[in-house]
Amino acid sequence: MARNKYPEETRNLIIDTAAKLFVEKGYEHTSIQDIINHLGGLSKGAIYHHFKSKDEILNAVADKLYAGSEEAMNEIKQRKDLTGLEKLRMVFQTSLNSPAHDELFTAAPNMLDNPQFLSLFMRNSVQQEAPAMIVPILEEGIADGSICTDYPKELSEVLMLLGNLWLNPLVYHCDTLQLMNKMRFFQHLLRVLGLDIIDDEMFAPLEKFAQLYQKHK
Amino acid sequence: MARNKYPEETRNLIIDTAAKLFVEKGYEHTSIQDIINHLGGLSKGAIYHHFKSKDEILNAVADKLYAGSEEAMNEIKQRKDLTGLEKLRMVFQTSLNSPAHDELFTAAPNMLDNPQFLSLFMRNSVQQEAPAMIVPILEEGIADGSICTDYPKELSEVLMLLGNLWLNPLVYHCDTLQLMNKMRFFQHLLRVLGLDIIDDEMFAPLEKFAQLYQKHK
DNA sequence: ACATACATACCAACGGTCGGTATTAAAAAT
DNA sequence: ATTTTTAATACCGACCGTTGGTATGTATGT
Repeated sequence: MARNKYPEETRNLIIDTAAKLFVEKGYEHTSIQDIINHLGGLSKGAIYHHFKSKDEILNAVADKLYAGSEEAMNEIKQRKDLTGLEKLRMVFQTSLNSPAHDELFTAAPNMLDNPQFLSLFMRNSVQQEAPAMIVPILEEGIADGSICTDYPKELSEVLMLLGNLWLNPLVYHCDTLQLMNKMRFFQHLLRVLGLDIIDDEMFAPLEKFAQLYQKHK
Repeated sequence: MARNKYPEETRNLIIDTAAKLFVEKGYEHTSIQDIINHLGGLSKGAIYHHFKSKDEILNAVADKLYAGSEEAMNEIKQRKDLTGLEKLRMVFQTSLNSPAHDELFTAAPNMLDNPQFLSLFMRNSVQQEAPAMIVPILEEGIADGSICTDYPKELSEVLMLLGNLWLNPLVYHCDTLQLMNKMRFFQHLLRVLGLDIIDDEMFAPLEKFAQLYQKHK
């Protein structure tokens, strides 16, 4: 294919194409040749010009995937009209409603069958999002009195682990009823920890989620 | 190599050899040839006679790994002299002291770098151990009055997820101090859920754990 | 001119298959 | 009871297509 004046476009094309395949077929069952075939004319040389390994493509995919949600979270974090607790509630609300998840839903099989993806997800949730996004919010809540905990760091990690993994039907798939029960338990868990974050409005989108998932199963 | 009169021995040899390599180098960085080289004379034909794929070897490895801990848990479950709560406490106690973990510790790098293993671990914890071992204990505790919860299923899953993954330095590696803080938060979390399971004696072996891990880092 | 964006031919190593051989245990024949 | 036949199984090792990755070449933009 002809040389692109804006190489970043090519890079993005590779990332997007790979992302789609990684999600659909899993990382290990997507070959470089697979990616090439879906690239529309580009060759192996192009890929290995922009990325030095298959693994690096996966990282780029992950970076791009999380760049979006990080942006949304930062917006919430910087608002001045909310207490720490309210920000935390908003984080959960938007993450449940995130349209990015919808795409994943319709295309992705179980994440447990896509170990490389899952492991990235676990890293990102606990080692990136938790300390970078959740802890500051928790500390803000502690400062303004809306949150009370002696373990902001640990709490943030558990929040991410349960919210992003355990509650995520892409990881542990379950039907609507089971998901509702999980949500109720999660709500109870957060309450006894002093975080009254989950209100009943939040249950509705979850139902949509689960149905979307069921349909595609 | 000569034909073995007891083929199960050969099968076990393959499983054990593969297990060691999978833990040491990671599943994807262990080739079939690697396994053959450590088998002492056996050939590729032998492997593919006993297993139909590399993936099936991994499953066999996992099965054998978990057979041990399942056995220990069953013993606790069947005791008649303990309440449900006491059994649950014992489960955590023994899993923290389990020598099987010690072996893993000295050989294994971070599990997040061994995604296939991690994903097996996550499956087993939440979808096998939780419903098969923890839920019955919780329900026993509910029946005898030592445990009070409306969500035995959900609680069991969260217990396994936090205990086996979040608290596990092989997954989320951390130094002694961090591990102690995690334990303290875990203790608090369980207490507000009505499960007074973690007593201070349990902190000591954890320290040993963390030091073992530090040393090998 | 020089760096960069790509193409292409090529490579070793990979997971897996397949025909073949040797060993065994069970069945049949003596 | 001993031998012979048979069928199943344990294992070998050459071979296969595909894999991730590299080296070299070429065209294009600055």
